[in-house]
Amino acid sequence: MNQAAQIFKALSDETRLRIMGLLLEGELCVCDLMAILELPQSTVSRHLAYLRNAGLVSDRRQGVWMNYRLAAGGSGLRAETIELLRKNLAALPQARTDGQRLRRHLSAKAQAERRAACQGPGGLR
Amino acid sequence: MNQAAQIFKALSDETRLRIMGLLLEGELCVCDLMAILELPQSTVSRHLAYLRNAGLVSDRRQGVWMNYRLAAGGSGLRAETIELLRKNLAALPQARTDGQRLRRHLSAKAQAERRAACQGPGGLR
DNA sequence: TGAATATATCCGTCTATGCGGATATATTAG
DNA sequence: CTAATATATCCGCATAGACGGATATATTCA
Repeated sequence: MNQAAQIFKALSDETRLRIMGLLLEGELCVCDLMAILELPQSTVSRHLAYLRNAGLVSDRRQGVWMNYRLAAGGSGLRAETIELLRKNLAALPQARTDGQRLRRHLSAKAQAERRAACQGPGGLR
Repeated sequence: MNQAAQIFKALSDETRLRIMGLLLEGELCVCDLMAILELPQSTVSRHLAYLRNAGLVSDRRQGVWMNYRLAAGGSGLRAETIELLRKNLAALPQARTDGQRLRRHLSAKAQAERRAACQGPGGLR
């Protein structure tokens, strides 16, 4: 019961709900979330740690980046709660706005990477 | 999103989860919950008020008693969250124990009422 | 009206937690 | 090794909320 309370406590903060809403769309690193949510890095990291402790997200280091994603399936309250979010979160205005910002951010990022790739390592200059 | 956070915040406390678990089995008054949970009346009332503000329970006065029950169906996050609890709470040890205490309490109460009815108003003496 | 009962709210106290700047750590490139 | 970058954690401050005894309110009965 205590663990159940911990799961809900992790979801009882608007910022963490926004993060969950974004992670529903896929894996993201801390700096993506900072950019989309326009929040300081310490705030984003702290909320992610909270979600990780509750078992709702898992992290995966990839070089300098730390990628976060929703905790994998399984069963029980935790998994069903994530499904609940998947069904219900997208309808909320805040989640829609965040989703738009997410897509804009990701495409800008992809374009920047493409530019960098064209110039190549060392670059044209 | 804020409202969603409020729903989860209401469920983020172990005592309130225990109350929700008991109300899943039916309507109860404050004094029933006090007896089953062995908590002071002010604590029980406070938690019930919190759940009511989150829209998770509704109250209904019946004479001196205030009966609480789970908020009626409807749709959306709130209703689906209650369904989530219905599916997952009963499996938890604490909820089982509380359920046993609930049944014991209700049958003792029914028996006391029967006794009172036999003696009738005014009583045998 | 007055007593009894059930409930709601008030109060002071204590802990949990949100915030964001500052600092520490980890990884990569040179 | 050093610099740069991304992230985690620390810190002090402020607020939310849990607790339970005390008090206020509402209802019923005589």
